[in-house]
Amino acid sequence: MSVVQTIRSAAATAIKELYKQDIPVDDIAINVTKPEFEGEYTIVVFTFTKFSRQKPEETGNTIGTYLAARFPELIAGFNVVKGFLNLSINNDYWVQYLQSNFNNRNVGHKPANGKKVMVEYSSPNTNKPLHLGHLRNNFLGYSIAEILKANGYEVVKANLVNDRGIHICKSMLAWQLFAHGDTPESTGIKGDHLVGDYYVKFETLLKEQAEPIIARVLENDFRDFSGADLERVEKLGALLHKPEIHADKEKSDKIHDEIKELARNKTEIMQQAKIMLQQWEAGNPEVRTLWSTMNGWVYQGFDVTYKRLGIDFDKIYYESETYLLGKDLVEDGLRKGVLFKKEDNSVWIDLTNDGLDQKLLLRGDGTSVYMTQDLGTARLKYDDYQMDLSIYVVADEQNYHFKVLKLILEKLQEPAAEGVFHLSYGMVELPHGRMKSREGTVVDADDMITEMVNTSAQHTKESGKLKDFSEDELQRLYEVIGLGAMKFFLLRVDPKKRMIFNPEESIDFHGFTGPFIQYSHARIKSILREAGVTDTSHLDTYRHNDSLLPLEKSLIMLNEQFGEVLEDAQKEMSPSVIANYAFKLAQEFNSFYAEKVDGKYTYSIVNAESEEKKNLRLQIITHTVHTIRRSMELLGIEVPERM
RNA sequence: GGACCGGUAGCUCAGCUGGAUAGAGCAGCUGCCUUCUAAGCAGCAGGCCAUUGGUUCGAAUCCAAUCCGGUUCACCA
Repeated sequence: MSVVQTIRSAAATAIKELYKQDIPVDDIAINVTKPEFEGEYTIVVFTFTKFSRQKPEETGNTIGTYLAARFPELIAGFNVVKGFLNLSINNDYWVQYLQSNFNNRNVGHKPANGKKVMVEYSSPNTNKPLHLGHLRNNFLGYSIAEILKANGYEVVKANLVNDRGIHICKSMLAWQLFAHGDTPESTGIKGDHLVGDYYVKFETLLKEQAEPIIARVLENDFRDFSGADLERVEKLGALLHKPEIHADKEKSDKIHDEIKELARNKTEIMQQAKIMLQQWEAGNPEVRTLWSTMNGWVYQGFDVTYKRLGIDFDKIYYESETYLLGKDLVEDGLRKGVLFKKEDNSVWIDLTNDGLDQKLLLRGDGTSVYMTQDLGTARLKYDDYQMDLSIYVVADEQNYHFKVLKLILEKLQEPAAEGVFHLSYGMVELPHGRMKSREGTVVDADDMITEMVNTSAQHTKESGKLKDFSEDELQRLYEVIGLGAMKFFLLRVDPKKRMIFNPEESIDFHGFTGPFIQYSHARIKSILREAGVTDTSHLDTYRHNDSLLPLEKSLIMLNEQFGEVLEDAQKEMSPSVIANYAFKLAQEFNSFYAEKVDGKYTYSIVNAESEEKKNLRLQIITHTVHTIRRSMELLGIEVPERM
């Protein structure tokens, strides 16, 4: 049990004995004592005055006296300031904690809880390479999976690849038209980038072809349209000429966008892409062959990137194999009366009682939509793994979708419903706004990695250390540091907040960063080497004749808090909790390391003032090195032995 | 318009299950490398915690309203 929990339960005992009150242990507020006061942890006693019927100070004193008398092995002393009961924890308690935990390489780990969880993340489209937004998704998913594992869950990491659809056909068509048979091998271009280049070509051509159509619409020439589209576009054209709309930029922009979308659909190239999609669905052998060939190139490219990022999966689902699922759920739903049909044979669910709208699940022609697929996939995943929890790492623009998905599953009484959890995260934006592929402002993942690795190489060279490293070792180190900087940058912020990335300023290597923590790790390792301590070395028991010095104590305390931090990170579903903690610990270690009085290190380890102190400090930094390493591993970040 | 998310130092963010004088990093300014790695340490400066009201012994934190920014409400995925 953690120290904080131990104090809580001791306080609960005190309150029960003193005031005959049963209060829930978690209702007892415990803070770390402010540095200006004596003590390590503080109980807030204001709330107890209700039943103590004493002033806060008296209440604090009464409880403090009781605790010191009843739990002397834990509480060495106390003082009361206003309604705050500051507790001094017995040095022996810290030392005992340290001695039984300092060499635990899996600090903070919870035993298996028998629960299974699936984390779906990454889920890329196979028509273009990964970009910065995907990186946040990948790092988050990987990290959450690791955090869940450390909290005792059995984890399945899943990737649902979006490998079919109109966007894939766009790349395929453009390749057919312009590539003259080019392949990754013939061009030397990474497969996902090659395919992405043709996607861009398609979009360029599409834009070219759409322009004259848009121009005609704006001049009230609707010859490109017929049927329902004609009606719609005529209406939009008329709206646009109304002065009140013309004056409202937001509204007129919206109308322009819709006209643009309608026009894009009428282009020749778009028509061809749609035909190709139909051919794909019909199983046309030529189209299918092209499809699997080009997807193969993309996968080769993705594999390289995933490998470099250290991202992996236990299970890969392909949308081409799941996109027809869900129809049987719809049949079930109709039978149960949860769903209903409209005149045109389309199938809907009415969510108006839940404050939402009606939602379409099958079109009039019987084809399914995104939601239908996701319902089917949810059932498939559950049939495959019967997990207790199913996490979807997906950007917050899909909040509504997942709310509806869970609700529909509940209404259909699917067993998968309960576990559905949308781990929603904010978009990564540029200083000028969202990344837009059509405007070429997308930050490519591979470019980004290369840049980070180059920067780390530059920093390393400037430091002038590591002259004895081989070229391979150096290259390996640059990767570890560059990726560490990038991963930490994207994980240190609360997932649900959107974040701004400024490519001009790039990512820092100083301060609250991955390299800072990696550096602290390397520093400790260096001391351990100097002291001749290895993983298997036996450290003598510290005979605690002297009291603990301030930073010795605070480092032990911080290390001891890791278990609670790990639980918090899981409860909050937020790796940033770990990132903040790891930084604080590294920072504390650096203060410990560097403190000097009159030119002498206060906490010298190799040249400590006594053998006992040397052993104590070696234990402290050994614990710290394990905690830092574990924290970073939970973020998917490696820590170097030297840097 | 409805729903959801955010607004804390010049910038990027912690703190938000109510607790002491609101914390970090970056940027700016001072110092510190003969001694376990200066990707570091110590310090200075920087705040009407969006606004207004409420609840409370106590509010950045909870409630209400307002303002600003974002996302979403497709027979797209």
